Order: sequence, then structure tokens, then C-alpha cells
Amino acid sequence: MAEGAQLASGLRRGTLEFCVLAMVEFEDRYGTEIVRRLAEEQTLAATEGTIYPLLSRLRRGGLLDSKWAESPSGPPRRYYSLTPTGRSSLAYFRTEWVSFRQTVDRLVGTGEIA
Amino acid sequence: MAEGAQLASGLRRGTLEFCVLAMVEFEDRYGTEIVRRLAEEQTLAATEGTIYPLLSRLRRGGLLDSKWAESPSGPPRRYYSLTPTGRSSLAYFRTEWVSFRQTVDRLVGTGEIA
DNA sequence: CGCTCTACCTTGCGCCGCCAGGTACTCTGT
DNA sequence: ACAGAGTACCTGGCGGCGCAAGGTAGAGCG
Repeated sequence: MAEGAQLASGLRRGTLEFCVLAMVEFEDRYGTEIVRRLAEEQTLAATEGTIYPLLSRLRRGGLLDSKWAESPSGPPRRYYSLTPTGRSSLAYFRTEWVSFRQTVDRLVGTGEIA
Repeated sequence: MAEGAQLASGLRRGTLEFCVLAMVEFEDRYGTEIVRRLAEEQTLAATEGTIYPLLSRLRRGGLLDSKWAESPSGPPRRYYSLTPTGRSSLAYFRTEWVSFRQTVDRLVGTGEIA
């Protein structure tokens, strides 16, 4: 594994889940599409081996709903959408993320505690 | 486990390590002190079971150095300090963190990709 | 000399990101 | 009609890390 990739891999923990939720907040998306869009991001590139199990977890957890749909060209796709539970979970993360981000910025940013 | 604690636990992954490095950047600190200071932070509270193995990993990895010192009252303490390797690792994280933070802000902040 | 406080560390568990491998359907070219 | 490429889905096993729980040992006090 590359140098910086290992660092980013650890950072994704606990965050990737909500990035995926946010991606299907306004528009239904399917697995491969999510993988491709994440690959365009700098530090959030995740492979299929990460995304598909993640989507299954979120579906089983009731945060995502899914329905099959035909593709214009190719095999059928499973489109994911946000459930009310997923929506509130995402809302909760948004507040938690701000707090977390500020704490890390304060601690790591300058090196001084207060 | 409490509701929000589980979320924060995932967020700490890959970040806590560098928060600890930053804490000993300018001043040597010992284990229990680090635990107590992190407990004061909102979303970064980590217990001994997290911190001590983490400190051992960082020491074995050459990012931290340690030396024993007497306590004014109580058992001796193991004080940790930042090595050159740890210093450059921390510097690298600071740039990576900014990139990561911006990506998450962009994706989760509004829900729109671009 | 017990009792408490401080400080260190370890064991085992569970979760999750990831690599590698696998299945199946669609479309294209010959 | 059929091989090959492209698309899309999923799974098994590994490794790392945060964490709860449990353990050791010295210092100070009554």
C-alpha cells in the first residue's frame, strides 16, 4: 500500500458511511456510480470491496432503501435512497462532525491545547 | 454503548494517533495525563485501553521516544516526546487532514457533489 | 499493615476498510 | 451464433484499531 493511502484509509473510518448517505440524499444512486464518484475525490477513494458491504450494512440497518431498475445498457442496477432513519442519522452526523472537526483543528492545528 | 459515543468512536480512527503526537509536540507528557486531557475534549475522549496500546505502537514505530521520571507523589511516570520521524509524520498529517476535512465538508455539508 | 490513589500495561472482542476472487447479464464484432 | 469486453453486483478472509475489563505495583495515609 502507498504511503499516504494508509493514512487516508484510517481517516475514512466512520466518515465514509455518512458521505455515502449524503450522496443519495437528493438523488438515488447505484453502487458502481458511488464508487466512481468517490474515486474522483482526493482522500475518499474507496473500492468496491468497501462500498458494497457498506451499502449492505446501511440497508440492513434501515438507513438506506433500495430498488432494482433496468439499465439503458448493461445489467440491472440497485438504486439506493435515503430512509427517514437515514435522514435523521445524517442530520445527527452533521452536528457531530462540526464538533469533531473543530476539536481536531484545535489540537492538531497549533499543537497547543488551549 | 451510548448513542453518539459509537459515532465518535469511529471518527477517532486514524485521527487520535496524531492528536496524541500533537499533544507532546512542545511538552513531554505521560499516559495518564494524556488520557485526562483528551477526556476534557468533547468528541475525543479515549480511555486507557485505547491510549496505552496507542502509545506503545507509536514508540515501537519510532514516532515517540520515552523516558521514565519520578513523580512528586505516586509511582514513576513514563514521559513521551516527539522524535524527528514523529515530527515529520505529524507535519504530513496536517496537510492530509486539511484535504480530508474539505472533502467531507463539501460532500456532507450540502449533499451536493459539485 | 490494610486502604486508597496513581500509573502502567495486557487480553480478547468487534467493527470496518480492503484485496482478491467470483457470478451474471449486456453489448459488439465477426 | 458465439467469444470477448464491459458493466454491475456480491463475498471471504485478513489486518488494524478503539474499547471494556482485568491485572500489577509502588506511594501515601491512618
